Amino acid sequence: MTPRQEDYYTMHELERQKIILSAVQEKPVATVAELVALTNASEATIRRDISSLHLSKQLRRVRGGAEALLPPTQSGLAGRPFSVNQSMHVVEKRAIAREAVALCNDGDDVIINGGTSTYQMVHLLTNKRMQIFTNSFPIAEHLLQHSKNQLTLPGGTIYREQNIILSPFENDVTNSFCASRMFMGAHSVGRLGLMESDPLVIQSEQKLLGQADELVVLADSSKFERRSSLLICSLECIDVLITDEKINDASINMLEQADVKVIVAETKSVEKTG
Amino acid sequence: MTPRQEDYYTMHELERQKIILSAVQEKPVATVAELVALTNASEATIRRDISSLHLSKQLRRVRGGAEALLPPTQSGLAGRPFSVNQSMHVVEKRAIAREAVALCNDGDDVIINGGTSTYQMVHLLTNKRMQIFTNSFPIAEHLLQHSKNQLTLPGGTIYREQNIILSPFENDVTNSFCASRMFMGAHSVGRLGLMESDPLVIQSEQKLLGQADELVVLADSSKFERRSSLLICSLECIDVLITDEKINDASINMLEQADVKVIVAETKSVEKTG
DNA sequence: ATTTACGATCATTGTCAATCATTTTTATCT
DNA sequence: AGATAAAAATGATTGACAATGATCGTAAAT
Repeated sequence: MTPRQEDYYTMHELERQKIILSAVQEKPVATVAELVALTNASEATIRRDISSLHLSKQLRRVRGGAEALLPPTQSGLAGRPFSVNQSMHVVEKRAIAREAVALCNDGDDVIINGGTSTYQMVHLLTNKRMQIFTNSFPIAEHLLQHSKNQLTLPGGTIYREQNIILSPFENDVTNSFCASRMFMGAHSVGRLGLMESDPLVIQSEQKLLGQADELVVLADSSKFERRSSLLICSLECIDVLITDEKINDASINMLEQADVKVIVAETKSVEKTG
Repeated sequence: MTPRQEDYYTMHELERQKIILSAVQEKPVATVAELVALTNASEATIRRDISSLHLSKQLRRVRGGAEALLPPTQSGLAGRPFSVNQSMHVVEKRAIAREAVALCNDGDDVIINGGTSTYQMVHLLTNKRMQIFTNSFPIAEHLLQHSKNQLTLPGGTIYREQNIILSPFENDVTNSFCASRMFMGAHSVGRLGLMESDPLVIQSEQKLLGQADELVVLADSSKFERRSSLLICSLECIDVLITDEKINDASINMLEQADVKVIVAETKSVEKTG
């Protein structure tokens, strides 16, 4: 029983393990028999592969097969890719969301674009009574259950990765919803404007941009340190940008030169959650 | 350094327990018999599962079944108007839903119209991998979290009373989704055809009807005793109708004369593998 | 008292890990 | 280079064991 050398695998082994991993990603659980069918390998081999992948923490071995490491753990949103970003800069995002909600009044028609920043608004919107259009399934989910807001969704397919609804088609209700304000996050903010890293969501965001009178951007200070490849819109399109105290003066100047109203949310005073 | 114990579970065990947990979330209390029907496992196994989940503090074990730990306050669908109907004829609806899901295969494109009957299908769809179009927010919600099915929604506003998404506009993605099968419930079934009581939902249902090759109706026997005012479609439009044992012969004759294939779901027994 | 639910036991099924056989790959020698 | 040995990877078999299902006696609810 000499342990296998770490740096050298046969092609088939890697191939099988890739198959196994993707199978486990897609189906929460995969049986040995299924994997045998998928890979044309024997049970023994599959078991060895599962053992190996289990040891390298790439999946979890369970009796009868294997399952993904982060199974949808009970509580709605946890365990999704969503929750990875979720934890970053939460304090800042909360503070920013508070300022964003401060702009909202009962009866308003608003668009809330999906994202981790805008998601922080939901808890503060529970007592409002607005007409809300959102492409974010989690936001709709939460507000449906915990508020009396009227909710409208675009048609389309739910993309689990981004947790938003995207339509491959031109004809959806997006064009029929006109809002006074649109709230959105972004992957980064730079001289050129708002940037996004995911080409899929750009499409949805740009479609929404045209439907609101005013654009409010939620961007914590870390967004000014990054760069992304895809431009959503120029800085001039932004009416209001809400950020946190750690933003540097240069960024503020840049924004104000583009005639953007900048709101700096204080992170200190936001300990209590609505 | 060892947060996770090496005790590992059978996959079916995990799978069942997931089903049990989500069942308990929605119905504050679930009986052993219901869970047996849902999981196709034996009573003994269900009891063992409940014991196990009770020990791990994931639910509370009560005589006859199990109940959620934190009652109606937080948990998903409870407390909605939806849940009122929910309790009526559950056993029949479950059995009917089981037959409906038996018609589904991985890779199918199906439409699931919102309603309490079709909602019973969700638990049985968790292991499927289909393309599902639904106007039911709760169905989408559940399947998004508990399955790997691809989900597509129509655009529109969420009506809380009926728990479905309705579009006041003509242009939505509904027309772009073509399915091999459509599953729907109804308020009642009579000589004239499928009837509905709520004028709001008729519109949505009729729009969907044209998008599927085959129409499968889920109607427990009580649906044949009622009358409603609004006609959805004639009996001839129905390809398959699934009902329960309590249906009377007259109704069956009526259906078969309209060339409807009738499936009678058995409420009591658990089907044996033959 | 009757019905229903529960727990224990045992038989059956299915899964696992260890072992050996077979195939494929790699290294070594002439 | 070609042949051959060594090593590794894979496949198949088997005994041990865990999970499940069925039965039955007992306990609880009405």
